[in-house]
Amino acid sequence: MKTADPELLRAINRLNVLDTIRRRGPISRVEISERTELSTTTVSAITGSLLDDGLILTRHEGDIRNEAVRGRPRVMLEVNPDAARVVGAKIAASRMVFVVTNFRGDVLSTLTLPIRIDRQPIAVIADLVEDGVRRCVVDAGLSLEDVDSVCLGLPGVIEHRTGHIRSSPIFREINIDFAAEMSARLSTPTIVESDAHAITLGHHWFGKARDLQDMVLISLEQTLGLGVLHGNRLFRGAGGLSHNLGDLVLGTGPQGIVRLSSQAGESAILGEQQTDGRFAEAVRLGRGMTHVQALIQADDDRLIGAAVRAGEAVGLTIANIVTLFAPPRVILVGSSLALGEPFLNSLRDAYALAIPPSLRGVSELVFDDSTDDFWAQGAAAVALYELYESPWSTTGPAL
Amino acid sequence: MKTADPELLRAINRLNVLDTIRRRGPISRVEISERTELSTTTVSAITGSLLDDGLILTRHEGDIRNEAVRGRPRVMLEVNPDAARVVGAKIAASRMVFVVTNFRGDVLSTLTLPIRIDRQPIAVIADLVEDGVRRCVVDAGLSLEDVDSVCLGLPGVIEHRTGHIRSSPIFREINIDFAAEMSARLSTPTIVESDAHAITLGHHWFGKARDLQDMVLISLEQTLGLGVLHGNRLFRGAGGLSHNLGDLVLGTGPQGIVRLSSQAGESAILGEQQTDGRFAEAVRLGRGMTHVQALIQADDDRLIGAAVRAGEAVGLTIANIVTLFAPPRVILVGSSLALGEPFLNSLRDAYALAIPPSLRGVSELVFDDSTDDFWAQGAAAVALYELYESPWSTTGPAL
DNA sequence: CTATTTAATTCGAGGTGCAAATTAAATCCG
DNA sequence: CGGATTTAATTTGCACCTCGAATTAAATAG
Repeated sequence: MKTADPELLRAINRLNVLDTIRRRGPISRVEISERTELSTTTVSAITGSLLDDGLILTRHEGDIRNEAVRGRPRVMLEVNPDAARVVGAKIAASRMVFVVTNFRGDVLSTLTLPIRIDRQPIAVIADLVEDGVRRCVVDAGLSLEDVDSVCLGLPGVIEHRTGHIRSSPIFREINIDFAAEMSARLSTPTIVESDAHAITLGHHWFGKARDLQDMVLISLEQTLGLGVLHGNRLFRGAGGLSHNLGDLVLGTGPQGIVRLSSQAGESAILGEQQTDGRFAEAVRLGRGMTHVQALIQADDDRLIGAAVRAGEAVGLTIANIVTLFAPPRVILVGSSLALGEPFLNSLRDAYALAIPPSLRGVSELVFDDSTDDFWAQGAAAVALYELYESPWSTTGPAL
Repeated sequence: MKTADPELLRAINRLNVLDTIRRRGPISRVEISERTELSTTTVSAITGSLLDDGLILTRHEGDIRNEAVRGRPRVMLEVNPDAARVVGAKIAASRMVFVVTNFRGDVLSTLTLPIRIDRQPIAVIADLVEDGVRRCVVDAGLSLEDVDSVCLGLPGVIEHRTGHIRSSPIFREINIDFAAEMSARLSTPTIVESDAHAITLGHHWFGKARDLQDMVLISLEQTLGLGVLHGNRLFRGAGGLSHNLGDLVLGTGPQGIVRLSSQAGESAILGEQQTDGRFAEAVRLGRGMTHVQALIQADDDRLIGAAVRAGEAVGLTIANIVTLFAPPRVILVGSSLALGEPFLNSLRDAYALAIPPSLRGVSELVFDDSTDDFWAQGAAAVALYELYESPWSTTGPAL
């Protein structure tokens, strides 16, 4: 257990203040004091240091209160967008998406590389990622030296603390210290994180869970991932592992163990159509899901069946997750949502059937069809969060 | 988010020191300083205040180091057993077990009431519990005024923070504020907690998880419960709910949703034999499981079948839980362990089959056949934990 | 009986948050 | 137009926390 000293206090309260400034847009010191329950004295001290460090800015307008109030006007504070820049990336089997954002999380540039990196040697993947980061940074009119941190979100089981990849569908190798590898190549601190965790934090920062302290996110992509937000923090299992939902067992069938991935994984659904040449080509290019969408709308029975089965499996799984975590909201994201109504309806039905009566109504299901950019932005949020937490100033006296 | 002030610091470090004294038995200040990474100055201050409050004692012997060391001898510190007394209880459908413990968690007296309270009106149950607490306290040679806190562990979904019972197999009513009811009756602060959580904390305090910061416990009783220890703290889901594993869905069968409780719940197994009169009587008295044990050893095929099915279902579920939490250890407790080899073997086999390869070996399964006393002792640990956390002294200066 | 060694406490410095007093910057109104 | 009023933000003074260095306490070695 980490020992508690006065500086820890400051760190906690500082993060708290900075986060409320970020969340509540331009906000005055008095209001920060009310929200955080810190005294105005302390808020003044902290905001003063944040101003000194250039992390926030003052603005002498924008007070929304009833116009023409008496008294000294409030000075509004907001995050300084230019205090830092980070790169966030989503690395998937068939594409990589990069974004550069400022300190506020605003996207400065994006870059999508529709490349299949599936099972390439690690050196090749690292080359491509490095290239993507560099190009996206240049697109933003910046140089790598201007970038404070990079976060790569990728599917699989990732040990956040060390940056080790325990298993991932896009790597042949196992137990790779990808974070170290990329940090060296980019000569910039690089974080490796599960893509599901990244988008979970993204939703908490500027998505569909901004208002919540607890929630669960389920990502339905090539890999089925889980992100749990608990008390405003990512729940990273014991040892900082991420969760791989696809490994969950749904039951036993005639062929033995039935795992979720075999019912609802991208390949399980797409596999239904491997015979079709044009289709196989689309899959190879990572367009499988959009292609499937078209086929489903054309009433392809086999595919609709697969979608329904997948929806049922996911619905049951969500019910189980809700049974365990009882979150107020469950957010579903990922390419499989493109399967459309057959999938979503059977998912909803299965969920409604499987959720225990005592928990009926505690969790709301939210479907989120954000683009890949948002995933990358979530990765950026992971990088930003660590910057927000890190001590900036020399911790010296306020002068 | 709670605002951080200097007193919070003290509270954290104080708890930290007190806990290492409790865990590491008689221990010197220097050693505490090493373990907690607090300076000897701070340790001295804190232990001084703990001594003033009478929570710990000094002992001028017991230094295990190489005999005949030079220098001033270390003064050993240990928890003062008599600093407080608490009552812990396990309330089950067919019996209630009470223990009175001292501040160290040592059992001073126990009381078992083999009463079936299943579905009695709340007033009746409250009467019985009150009676049991009072009698057990008297047995310990104490009076209720000597008791600082009571914790009742019972099956079901309990909201720890408020003491509300959301659902429990032993209550007809729902959403009861049982904690308030019992606090009033006993005029002693009373905590209501899920029995699974209680024994989880018990194992962390003085059981099979003393050495771990993270672990998962699965309780197989009338109700199937879950306890998750995460970073030395009980993980209480969003909103402080406890987990009801029995509601987990295993899959869909011909009759629709198949829940774990229908495969592995006590009644699911015992139900196999409801026709037998003597057996039904045993079940009614809460001796079902021991009776079953005898029958299984006599090669009762129907029951062995039920045990095997239950073991499979539990094994799969554990694999899923491990997939989600990846704890270093899983502890299994509860009356169903009495089913013996047919159950345990099929459980182990199913687990081995269902655990994803990437997680093979991360979790060790531990079977714990502690008596009901230990459950009650776990409830006492919950009560003690809150006492340990609470500010004792007037928080004033050290004088 | 003194030197040495190790444990524990005391002392002073530096950090932190808070309440009360003070200063700053606007509006109100005679 | 200028003092009274009102509200925001900072300054001041104090209590608390932790820590390193110096000091005191309590044993052994010789």
